[in-house]
Amino acid sequence: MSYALLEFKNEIIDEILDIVEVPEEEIDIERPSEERGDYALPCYPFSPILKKDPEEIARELSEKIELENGSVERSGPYLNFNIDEDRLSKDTVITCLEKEEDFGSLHSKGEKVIVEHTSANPNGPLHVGRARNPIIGDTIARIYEKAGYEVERQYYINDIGKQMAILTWGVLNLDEEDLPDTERDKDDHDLVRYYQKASRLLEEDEELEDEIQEIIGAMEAGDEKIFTQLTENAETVMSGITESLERLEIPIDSYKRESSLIKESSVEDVIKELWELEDTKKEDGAIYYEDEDRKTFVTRENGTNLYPARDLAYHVWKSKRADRLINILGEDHKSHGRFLLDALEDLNVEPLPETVFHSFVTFEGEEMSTRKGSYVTLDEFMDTAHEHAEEEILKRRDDLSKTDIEDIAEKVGMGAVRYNIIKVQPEKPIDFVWEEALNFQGESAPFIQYSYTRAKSILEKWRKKEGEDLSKTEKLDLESFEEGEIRLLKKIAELPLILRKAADQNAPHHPARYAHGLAAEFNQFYRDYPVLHSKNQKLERIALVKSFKFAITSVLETLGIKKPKEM
RNA sequence: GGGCGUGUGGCCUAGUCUGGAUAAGGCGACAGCUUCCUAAGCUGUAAAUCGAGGGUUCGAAUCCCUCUACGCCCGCCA
Repeated sequence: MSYALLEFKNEIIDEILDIVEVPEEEIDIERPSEERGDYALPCYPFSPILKKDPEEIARELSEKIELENGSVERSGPYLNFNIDEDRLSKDTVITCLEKEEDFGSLHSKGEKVIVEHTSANPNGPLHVGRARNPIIGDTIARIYEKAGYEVERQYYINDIGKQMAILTWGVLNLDEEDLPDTERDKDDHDLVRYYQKASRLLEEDEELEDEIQEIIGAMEAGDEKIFTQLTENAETVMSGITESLERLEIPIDSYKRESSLIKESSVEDVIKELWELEDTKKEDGAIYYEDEDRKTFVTRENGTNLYPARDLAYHVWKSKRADRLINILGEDHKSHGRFLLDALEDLNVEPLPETVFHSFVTFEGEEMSTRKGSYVTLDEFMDTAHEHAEEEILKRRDDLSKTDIEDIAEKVGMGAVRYNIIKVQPEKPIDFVWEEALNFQGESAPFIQYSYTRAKSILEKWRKKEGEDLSKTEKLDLESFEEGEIRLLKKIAELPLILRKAADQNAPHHPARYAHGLAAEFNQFYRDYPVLHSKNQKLERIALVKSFKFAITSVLETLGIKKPKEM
């Protein structure tokens, strides 16, 4: 069973190609506003090709097109297509019941994609600003899974380099007594105090710079003790970071340590290869790559290597392990991204990475910075969201056990955190405001989760009463749904289109927006069409509610938002 | 100064890549809806010269140019 809307579109394109001689890429079938139809086609673009009036073309097409799955209507120079609603209804319900929460998934591409995200310096806890990266990355990973790819989520651990040297200097030289109390009993919150204090000292005392450089030099020279200390600190902070990510349902499949690239000497190798290129030059012993009169240094004067070199080596390594590479980076890495692309292309590396850049998150108008300690941590955001969810539950329910409340509050709270970040397209800046982030109405995860629990509740009541699940769809009349029901079915049927668009554009906000629309559509159905009290349509509506439940489950999975059992 | 990105009702955003027929949603405001499957819901009203100006086009929020506000980058940091 396949997807009705996708099939219909293909049918329209095939028909048009049969009638007029236009290149396929000129056939731009769009989704118009609802009143006009399911698909529309302006005929203007054909006018210069066929040397005819667009209205004339539309007329000709509308007369000759023969559609099996729907109808066409001409409106001036436009063609509006309407899918056969009975057919759409039946196909959609049957496909949903068959594919269950897999509904919306596309055919396997047989390709592997590595999604690299977060890769934050392990020098402290994630703050809300940095949390945008894993949330975007993980959602894109989930989108690619639905779009038929094999996906590996990778975290690149910057466990060496200056920031880590600063942290390590702090751990080696500072007394815990001189540090402020830790905000929470968690490894990343514990160690960030050393990093922050060391950073402050470094700003005041230039001689410290030499000590830090010494640490870097020793590490690259193979000093086991320093190396161990550095990577151990990274490891410690990482355990705190991954703990936070796990709470948000963000798993990491594999880690690549920056330090391992040094050990495997692949950094050295890539610098050698780079040196062969025309655009690679030397200045005072330091090697740089030049593109469009911009220099990117890959080694220091003293011979130690720099982040661009290591990142190059990392991408060479990655490129051998996947068919596509997706990177999620903050907008401050844009010029680095361009360097990376140019240099990798020059080195004939394939595949080249596709990068999603995201703008920063400010906190009530102010910049967030780990170094300065001015931020709302992700942990704090999650805790507050959980507490807020708990309050909201207590406002409406007094019949739930403590464990149930805990469980629901966690799912609602974490859903709210993810949705709040993902609903905005990555390139747009976000200003984090508590009041908005904790709004659980309208465009929010709880709104979507609520519609899910409504559907679930209906299905459970029905099962309890009838003692059986819906089994024989053949006996159902799936071709006589009413207007509001069809609207819901059309919305459900849209899911595969949305997932395809999201994957094509690396745009994780699309499924987020869609989820809200789907939930809203169900809420209207819920108001207008009694299910359990229906006289003649009960089984059909049960099937429809069930279809919705699978579709919304599929989107929630894509967004990494859990389903509370009730709300 | 140069490069990149963003600017859409009071507020937050979708639509911009791939130009198309009355600019879509949420928050807030106002007016309503609970003898009936959970009101974290639903209905309705008011509110937008799509940052400004010019251009291309049969047609521009969408493409091009200029300007403007804001953010990011312009390190032998990452």
